[in-house]
Amino acid sequence: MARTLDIRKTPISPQPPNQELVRTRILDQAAHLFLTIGYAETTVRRIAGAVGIKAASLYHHFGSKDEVFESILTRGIQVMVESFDIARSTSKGLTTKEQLRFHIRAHLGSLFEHGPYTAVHVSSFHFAPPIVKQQIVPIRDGYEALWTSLLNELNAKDQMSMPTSVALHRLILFGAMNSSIEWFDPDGDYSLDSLANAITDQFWEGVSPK
Amino acid sequence: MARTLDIRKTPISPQPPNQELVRTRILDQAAHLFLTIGYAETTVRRIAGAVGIKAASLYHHFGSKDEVFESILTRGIQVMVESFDIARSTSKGLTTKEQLRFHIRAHLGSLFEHGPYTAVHVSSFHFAPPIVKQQIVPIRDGYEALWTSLLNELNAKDQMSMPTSVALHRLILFGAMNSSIEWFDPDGDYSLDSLANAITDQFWEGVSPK
DNA sequence: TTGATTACCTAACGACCGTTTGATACGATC
DNA sequence: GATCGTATCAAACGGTCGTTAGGTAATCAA
Repeated sequence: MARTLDIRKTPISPQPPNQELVRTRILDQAAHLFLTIGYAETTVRRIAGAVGIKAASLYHHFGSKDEVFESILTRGIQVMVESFDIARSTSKGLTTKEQLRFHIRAHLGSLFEHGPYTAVHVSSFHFAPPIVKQQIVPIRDGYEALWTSLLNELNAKDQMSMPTSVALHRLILFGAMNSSIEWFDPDGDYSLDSLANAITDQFWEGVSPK
Repeated sequence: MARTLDIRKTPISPQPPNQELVRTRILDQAAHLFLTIGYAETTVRRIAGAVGIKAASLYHHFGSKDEVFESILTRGIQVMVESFDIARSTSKGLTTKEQLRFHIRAHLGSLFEHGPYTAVHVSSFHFAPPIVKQQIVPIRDGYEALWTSLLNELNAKDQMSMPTSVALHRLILFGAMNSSIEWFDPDGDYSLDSLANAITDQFWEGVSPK
């Protein structure tokens, strides 16, 4: 009796790894389509076609198109949060400007270096179905809170000059960083490091003459 | 004989003003819908319903949904160009920073004070149908060229420090300004002048301590 | 061998899309 | 008064959408 209990093996992987693998492929292809042609033009049939299955089969892995979309948006934020945390710990003790540079580089890395998930967030969140938006907003707020606390901390050390409001400067910085998905080519001549440096310099010193 | 020629009156307004009036109402309502719910969700039936006519009647004034969309985008750029030109002439002779402030204020004015046309441009151009995009890009380039020449001129006077590239700084500034349609409320406590000042200060001096 | 589960399929559902057709009322023009 | 262009409409067209129903092999435990 004890024998049979010990020998049981399949409960270790109750589902074959195939399930999670197909799920990931669906999310990858869907994210690429959402980013390229937008939410409405990305049909369930096109997602399935890119994966190599039929539309009906997709419903074996996801309950709806919106569930796929929501999964992508959620993962997009996860990527940003993870990058932020790494930048936070690796830049600890550096100067204020260097800490900024690390975090700006991390945010840009989320947009261009870790799959299309975060970029979908920037390009397609605005017109997402209200039901999806409602689910994502709280998670998104969590990421923005990380930045707010970072800027508040740096500002409190009297090493920055944000007279008006930290929140406003954060929004301006986000606008500058996120808009890069409209024009920046990560495979072009200009490196992501260069872009991070340019945005950091602009945010830190502005364009006024010395 | 000469009498009858003089008396003719209707050729002065060969089309009743009703035509242009309905066209304008269609564009206004459509622009509002495009901005609120996006291109795909904005159906011809909804536009017509907002105007008070049926979908089929809309095709008496426009050839297609895309023609309506394209008209809105074109007008959005016209608004920006006109605002820019006014800022250009009224700020002539002022300091570099003041000239920047005037133009930034003008751009934000296009987004929030002259109907939804320009804002539609920012929110919905990215996923516009390729045929529409193709028509609009050259006109859009014209507006961006205005900014490029302005920044080049100010930079050449050695009154600015743009070591890397003027084009890059322009993109960063555009990102900061345009992203405001995601969060700025023109009817809120914070005025558009304040926003223009904040972006100008940020762009000019940055956040580094004095 | 049997029965259950997984992963896929074909086929179809109802809804809605942009657009077209053909008709109707209404002015202004000849 | 007949004619013509304008502005609107109801109705329908072919097409595509997200989604569901029902069936079929393959896998695997009992």
